[in-house]
Amino acid sequence: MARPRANRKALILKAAIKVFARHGFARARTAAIAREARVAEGTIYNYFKSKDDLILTIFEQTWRDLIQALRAALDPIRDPIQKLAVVLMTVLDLFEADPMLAEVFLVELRQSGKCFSNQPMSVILEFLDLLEAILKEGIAQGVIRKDINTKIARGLLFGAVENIVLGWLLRKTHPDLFKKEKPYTLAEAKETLMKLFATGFFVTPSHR
Amino acid sequence: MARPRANRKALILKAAIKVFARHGFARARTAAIAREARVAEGTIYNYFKSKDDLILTIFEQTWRDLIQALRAALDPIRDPIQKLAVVLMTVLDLFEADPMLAEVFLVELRQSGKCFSNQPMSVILEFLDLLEAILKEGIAQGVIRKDINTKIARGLLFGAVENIVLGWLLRKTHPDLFKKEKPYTLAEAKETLMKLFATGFFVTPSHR
Amino acid sequence: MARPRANRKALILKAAIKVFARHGFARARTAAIAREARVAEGTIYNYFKSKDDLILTIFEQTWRDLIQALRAALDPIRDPIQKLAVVLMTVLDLFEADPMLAEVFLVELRQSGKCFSNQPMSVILEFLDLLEAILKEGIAQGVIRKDINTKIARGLLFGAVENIVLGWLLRKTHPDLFKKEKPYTLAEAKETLMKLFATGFFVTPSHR
Amino acid sequence: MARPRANRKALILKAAIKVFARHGFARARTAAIAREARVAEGTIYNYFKSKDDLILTIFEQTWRDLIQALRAALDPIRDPIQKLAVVLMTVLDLFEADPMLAEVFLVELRQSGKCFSNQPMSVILEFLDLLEAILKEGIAQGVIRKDINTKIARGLLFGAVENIVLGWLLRKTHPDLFKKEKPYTLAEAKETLMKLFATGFFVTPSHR
DNA sequence: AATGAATGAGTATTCATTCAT
DNA sequence: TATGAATGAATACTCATTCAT
Repeated sequence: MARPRANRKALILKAAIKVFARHGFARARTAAIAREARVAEGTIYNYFKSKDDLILTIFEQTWRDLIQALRAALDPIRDPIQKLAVVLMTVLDLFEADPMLAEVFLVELRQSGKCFSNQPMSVILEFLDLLEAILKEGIAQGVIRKDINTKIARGLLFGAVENIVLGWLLRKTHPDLFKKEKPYTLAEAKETLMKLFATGFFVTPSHR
Repeated sequence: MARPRANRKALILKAAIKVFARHGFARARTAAIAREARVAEGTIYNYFKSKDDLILTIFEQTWRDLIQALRAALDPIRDPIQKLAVVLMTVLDLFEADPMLAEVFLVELRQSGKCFSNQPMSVILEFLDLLEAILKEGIAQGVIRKDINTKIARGLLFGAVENIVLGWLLRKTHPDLFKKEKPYTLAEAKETLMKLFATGFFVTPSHR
Repeated sequence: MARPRANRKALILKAAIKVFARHGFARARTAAIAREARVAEGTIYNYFKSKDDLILTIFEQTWRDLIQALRAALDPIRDPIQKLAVVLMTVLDLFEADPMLAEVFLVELRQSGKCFSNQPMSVILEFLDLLEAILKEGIAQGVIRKDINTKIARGLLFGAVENIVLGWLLRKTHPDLFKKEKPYTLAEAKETLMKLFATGFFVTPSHR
Repeated sequence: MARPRANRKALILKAAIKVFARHGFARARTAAIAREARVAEGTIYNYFKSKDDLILTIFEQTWRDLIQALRAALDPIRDPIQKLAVVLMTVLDLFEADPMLAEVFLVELRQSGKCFSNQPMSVILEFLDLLEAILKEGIAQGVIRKDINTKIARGLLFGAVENIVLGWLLRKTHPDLFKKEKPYTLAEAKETLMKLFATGFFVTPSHR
């Protein structure tokens, strides 16, 4: 009788991320995940209810880890602007460190019926709420303009970040699609993003 | 001589958008599309190579129509800022007028292997290029700041818009997910977006 | 309005032989036959009830032509041995002149449900009866041994000829399957066949 | 650990022979094979790549078994004539014992693209080579006439035997096609065949 | 007769999930 | 727990045939 290797669950999850990233959720085979995790197919079902449960768990767990990390990192910071910078940095660092996770996140999860069921949405909303709280804090402190709808503003931030990472990722994985362009680093992206969200596209007295 | 009944192709395409929006691409049945279009299943394959071809065609055709409309609308305008506003307005109008199309666009198409194959990416890039051209024009005219990477900035714009529309759509189709929130109109969203991209989040001399 | 081109039926039949020979009956498409015959798909059904009817017609017509030709050729001949030689020559000549017809005949038609339904079998039996009549004539004349079952003997002749032609055909169409062998002509085959059926494999006083 | 129930593969193969014999390859349903084998449809695909693979396996395995049996039976025999008799007997016995197998063999397998691909042809050639070796042995011993092309002669033998079995089979399965005839036994057929191949059709000094 | 667009019945195969060991 | 053989539901697509023109 085989003894359970430690961390079977984490092992399977990691394998699933790899396979989902490689083939996409729909074309990913549970057999491939099992092989990647060096586990029997049936074993997956000792830890997860279904293939859907696998991607949902990846999604949820990553968000939870991210939010927890964010709360810790944000706690000592007072300046809302600084807080936004930290959020951005944390997110970009996460995906830069684990591009396969980024792929699964950015590409696979928008399929309705997964992303938009209550379970994963509630954790996205938690992240959005965190963003909104920062905006509101900034408004209260008089640092951030108050003539904006914070619900809209937070989504705007979210989408911008998401697209930045997606663009960066695609330039890495499908360089042929962007033949004439030179890739950018996430650091550059972060800088541009902060500039634009801080003071906008326009040339105004505020930036020379 | 048997002539094809007119509209067949457009009819099928419209039916497909409806069914894809309702069930998602993966769970959509070709039988349902045929029924919706009041056409035999086989007829679909007289006009489209496969189910994939169907969604790809929707994707590509919509982009092409959009880009064409944009070029026409932008042509008489000189002010780059005004141009950005027109782009935004055109996109939001399109999706507001056809929420099912928006659903298919925003949700189904990011699945890799469809979205990231050359075919659909090239038309997305065309749109991104159009955005970038406006930014560059603004920079040349001295209206838009020049200390930004336009490749990054255009993606940032794109993502922000995409997320705005997605948020608006979800609030319409899954109101339960946003129980405590009041929905916003695309008009509101447009305003906030323009404000933020114009002069940024920060409170500066430029806005009171 | 298009005037019927002469020989539409024969034209279609010829195209069908070509397509059946190329792809086999099961994989042959009616569309391909129509294209080959430069005719609309629907036109085929003005002349033939179905795809099955096509191959059945080819089968039956070829046999009828062959039998008719045989009767004419055999009529003036008295010697049964000579008659057998003429039968053999006529059959081999037919297939040598039209290898595509041979392919369809030898390969496609054995599929049960076609070959073994009454229609085509009755014409095969007509051919077998013709063979048997020659054998019986030979027996009556004392030229052919009488200690054989003529039903069996005629099938034996038939199978031998069939296989000779099949072997010859395969060596032409799939030479790679017989790499080490040098092909033989139907003339050689006829000679060997006549020798063996005349006096057998054994070395006896009758052949040195 | 789940062990495969024994016999599965053989069980499915047997069921396939039955169903192919009953309906013909093209009209045979995988569902019917599964039902016949009392196995789930999917199980078939644990053992065979496809429906084609099923009939190819039947074909190849039967030939291999036959050839093996022949080698064993022929080994102790010296007389080439006797060897030919043994070959004939072995083949006829096989098909007499398993008429369904005979049906599949004789009827279904000539369809090009199956029979004429390298795989099954190579095993047929092995059988033909075996026949030819006997003929050559007979020639070397001076028992069999040397003025024949052994390539042609072996095909002639093959075809004759094939047709004998086919005729016998048809008389069993479609007696209506041969209304006026009395069926023959394979024993009779063997005798006639041996006589004819030994000393031929002609009345000569060698047979009274 | 000729056309060819429309039709829709028909089916092999896949693969997530189960369960006997 | 772990295994992996067995399961069987589920479905896009083909193509012979029809029929309105």
